[in-house]
Amino acid sequence: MSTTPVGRPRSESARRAVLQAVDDLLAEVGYAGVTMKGIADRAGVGRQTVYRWWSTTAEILLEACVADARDELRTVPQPDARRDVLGYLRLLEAFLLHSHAGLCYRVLLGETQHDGAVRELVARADILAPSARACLRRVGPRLQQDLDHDLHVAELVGPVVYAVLTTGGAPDLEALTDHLLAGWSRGGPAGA
Amino acid sequence: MSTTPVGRPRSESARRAVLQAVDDLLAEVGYAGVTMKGIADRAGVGRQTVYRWWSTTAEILLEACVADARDELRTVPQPDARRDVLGYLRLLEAFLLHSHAGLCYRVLLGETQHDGAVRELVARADILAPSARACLRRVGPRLQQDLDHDLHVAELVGPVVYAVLTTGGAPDLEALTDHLLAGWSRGGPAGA
Amino acid sequence: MSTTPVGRPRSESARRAVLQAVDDLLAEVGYAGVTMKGIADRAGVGRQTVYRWWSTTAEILLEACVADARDELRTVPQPDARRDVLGYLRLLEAFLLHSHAGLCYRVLLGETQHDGAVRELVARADILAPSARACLRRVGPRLQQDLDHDLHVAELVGPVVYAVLTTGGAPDLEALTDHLLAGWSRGGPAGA
Amino acid sequence: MSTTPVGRPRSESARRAVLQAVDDLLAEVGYAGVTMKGIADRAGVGRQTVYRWWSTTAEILLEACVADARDELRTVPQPDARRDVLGYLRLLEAFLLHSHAGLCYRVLLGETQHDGAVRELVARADILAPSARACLRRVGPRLQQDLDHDLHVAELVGPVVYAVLTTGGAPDLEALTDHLLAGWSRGGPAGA
DNA sequence: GCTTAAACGAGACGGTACGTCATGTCTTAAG
DNA sequence: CTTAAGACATGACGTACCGTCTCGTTTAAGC
Repeated sequence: MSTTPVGRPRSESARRAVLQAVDDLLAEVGYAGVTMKGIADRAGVGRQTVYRWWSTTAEILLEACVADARDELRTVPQPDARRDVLGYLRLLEAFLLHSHAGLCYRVLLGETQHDGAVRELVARADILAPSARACLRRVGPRLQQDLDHDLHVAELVGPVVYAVLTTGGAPDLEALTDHLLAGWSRGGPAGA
Repeated sequence: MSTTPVGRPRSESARRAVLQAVDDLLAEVGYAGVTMKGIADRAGVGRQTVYRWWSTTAEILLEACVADARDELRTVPQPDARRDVLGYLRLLEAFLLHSHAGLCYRVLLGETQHDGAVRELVARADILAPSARACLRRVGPRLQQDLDHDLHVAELVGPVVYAVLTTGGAPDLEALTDHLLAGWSRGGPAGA
Repeated sequence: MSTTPVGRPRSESARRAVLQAVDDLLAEVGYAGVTMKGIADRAGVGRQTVYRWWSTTAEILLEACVADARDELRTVPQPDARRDVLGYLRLLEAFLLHSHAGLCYRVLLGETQHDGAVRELVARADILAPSARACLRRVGPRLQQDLDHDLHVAELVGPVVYAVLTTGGAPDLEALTDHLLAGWSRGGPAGA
Repeated sequence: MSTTPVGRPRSESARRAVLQAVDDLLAEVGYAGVTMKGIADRAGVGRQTVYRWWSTTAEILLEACVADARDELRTVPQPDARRDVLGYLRLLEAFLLHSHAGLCYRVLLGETQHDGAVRELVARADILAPSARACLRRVGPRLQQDLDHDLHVAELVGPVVYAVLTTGGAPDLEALTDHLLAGWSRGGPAGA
């Protein structure tokens, strides 16, 4: 029951040229250069062609980086919980600070704050959480805990993200790992 | 030895009108409406007057919200560490989710990601950290720990900020408080 | 071997709207209203569209009036030299004082005095001289003289132009005609 | 019965500085630089001071050049009519083409075409006519004619002014002189 | 092989914000 | 009461990007 497409098929080369162009522009001239017109010109593509397949620069950025992001955040299981968490945090730090896809992610997270459409888009893409959940699923059992929840994701990822967003640098990941594992290993409240 | 200013003095009413205008515009028409032209028109002020005192919309936003932010994040000491931390986290959540100044902060944090000048500006203003440090200075002694460091600030603030930025909602603050205090109360590494 | 133009073709309606607008503005609100912005708004045309095809208001004015000017200054041969010259001078007076295109010409001649680019433009368009030369070519043979020179053009046209530019009125054209023909009919120097 | 002036008297040095500034600006950066603000800054004078004594740049220009113009166009009587007229035309050409005051005059004449206020101002100042009339009053009697009329002024001055305004150069003054004197020496109509 | 139909590049279109500049008015303190 | 300084509201300047439109030209699929 699939409708057979009629007319000239979509050009794969144009699609790739656009995604490449947005990546290059972001790296070379910064976000100010990421413009529908700029992307089209850089890609050697008609403006209408860009608008035909994407509505906003955010959509293009997302498509350009989301696959790379998944790859770069893929962790391998480690023999003990500490090394597992620490390994993930180091991967996350590298992603946010030095990766091309990480730069895209930060820019998109920024755009999210003043554009509801982008918020929906980025939320659906869910870039960081899956990798964090994978790590937590491995670590949880070894702490006799179930750690696969939004709160745990936020605790694991939040401090690094916050530090990178505000100061442009990452915190002491070893100490962070210790605090996290200590906090998770006993569930009771701690008073003064 | 102060140089006596010469010429017509700066108009305080124009300054206030601009700060009010940027606030109103952000709330009413969103960030897209926060435009140098839009601000000037809304404030009933010449465009040149805006440019004379501020270079970018980010600078105006910052000046418009920074004082409010400090006030809204001022905490009162609590009798025990748990209530102190929990109180601060609730204040932070309210600030980020429902406050006018918090909206400004999120927008500025977003802009920070693709504009180096804004990054410098926002970093210097240092909006969240002071309040977090005040909380940590009170809690630390009760845990026989020194908690006044960048890492602790990131651990305290990061999860909430991350959750708000990505999902638009806050995590379970009570559980977060317990995890934080547990993580901080014993400094040694925790293995599997 | 002509290169086929690519892309959307120029809009003839926009072109006409601009030329009409500049004409209307000059007549209705005076030269102060002849503004790139004003023209664009009046023509219901984007500002960029005006700049795409004309660089200055002077260019638009010139294009708006040059064709009309040629038409309005077209003379018909007269049976004798006196009537021919007088007819031309009356046409010239009417053109300068009452015609729409003549108003354009005077404004352009004014602009010429403090703008080198306009000078070049107006000089190339050569609005008055052709009609004057046509008259002189007809009159010359009847005076057994060759009158088709820059000096003769200046003598024919200059007094009227000068009077209109300075006083806003024209001199006695009949007497002027007599003086001109008398001056031209004998070539020798006249002493006191 | 003279009213004694009260308060600080007008500064003569400020007046001279303004007139000098407008002259310099016209010569150095062209008419585009002749601006109320530019004049004030160049003269080292408050903007309000300029507005207090002059309403427009045209008024300042006029005051700056009118006295010089009169001086530069002052002729000395010559023994015969031809030398008298030719001398005057040469003076006029030099004034229009090479004199500072002549540049002012041309600019003002230009402004006149699209500004009624300037027209009135320049007409009242009557810069060229007096010198032309002086020449005509000397020449007339030697031709047994009365030549002191607006038409004669236009015939004498118009061709040179027209040539300078349109082409930026002057015509053959000797031939022009001959034609003028021939045209004036017999008053009757000349037919083909 | 011809027709149909959609995608393609190019680029003009009407808008609008940008940051700069000159306008003419005003508000100071100094003389 | 004039002066220099300079802030003020206004509005045109020329540039850039927006998203839409109108061209002539591919590029397949289906008749």
